[in-house]
Amino acid sequence: MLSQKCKYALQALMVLAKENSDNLLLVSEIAERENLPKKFLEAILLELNRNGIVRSRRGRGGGYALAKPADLITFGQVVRIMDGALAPLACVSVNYYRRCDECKDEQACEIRRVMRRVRDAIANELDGTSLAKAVAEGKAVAATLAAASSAAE
Amino acid sequence: MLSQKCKYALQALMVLAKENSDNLLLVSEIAERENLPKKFLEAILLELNRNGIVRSRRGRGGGYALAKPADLITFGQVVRIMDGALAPLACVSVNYYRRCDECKDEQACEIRRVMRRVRDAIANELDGTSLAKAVAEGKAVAATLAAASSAAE
DNA sequence: CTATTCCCTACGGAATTTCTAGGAAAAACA
DNA sequence: TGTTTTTCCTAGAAATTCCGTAGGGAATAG
Repeated sequence: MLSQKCKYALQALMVLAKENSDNLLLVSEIAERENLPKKFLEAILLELNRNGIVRSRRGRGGGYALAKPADLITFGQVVRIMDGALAPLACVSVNYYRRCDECKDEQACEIRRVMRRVRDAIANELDGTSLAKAVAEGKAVAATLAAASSAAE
Repeated sequence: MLSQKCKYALQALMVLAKENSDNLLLVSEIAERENLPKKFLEAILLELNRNGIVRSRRGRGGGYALAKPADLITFGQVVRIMDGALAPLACVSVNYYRRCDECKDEQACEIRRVMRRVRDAIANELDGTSLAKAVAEGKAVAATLAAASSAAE
């Protein structure tokens, strides 16, 4: 399960991804649009800033925008920054590998083999989906829904 | 990430799956073999018992065994019992669905669509893998490793 | 009737998660 | 210059969850 923090991060990023990239949005604006706790969101955006996902400017006229094009930011990157490993067990994580304390022979562990496949499946989806792709999908679905409802009239 | 509890459960079940199914194993035996905290494992097996995954007998000659054939127990079942939802977000869970508090329009949520695919990928792996399958895979790998090392001599 | 083994409840400590408070630093503007 | 706006930063409060352990009850075998 993703943390709230991670979910909020993704929500905020989707808002920014839909915006013109040189238009800065205020934390309070994003928080209001998405119904998120403002102070918490502030901390989240700060962390995303430190990790090069968003950029910011202070003072009047300041705010946040994506630090790079929306098709270069994947869900996988964001989840890893916020929550750490994608893998269901640390011992099958690629980026956050850690040995199991009680495991005697890692290579012989059947659970590990299964979870490795799960990790790959997760990583495949999350690393294969950029913010831009998610936005595009959303638009496509909205369009077909609109077409279906107008056809029904 | 799976909890320790869930991992321990899977470890214990793999031990039982490799055993003759009418041979009961003691909690302490399983704990020792797998290096698990005994009291905690006791609680875990109890829970698996209540959920029909293992069966038990008390007193001298007692212990635990699988409650059904190892090919009818999937990783998905076990994880759901121990940790709840497989899904990365409750709002895309099939068995533990829960609405997001702050979400305005679930159908329009792009994050949800992405996470739905992730959930399906996870469920596909975990529900598609039984204890029996994991045991078989383990044997197959061990065999090819043994063949490779003997060929190298 | 004694030893063994699982069953059950309760709880304690640690870690994590989810926020919030309060103010410093930068930037814009008057 | 100084006032306002906005992000940056640290600290920590409150709640929850996680990881076990203690201690004894109930069934079973011999």
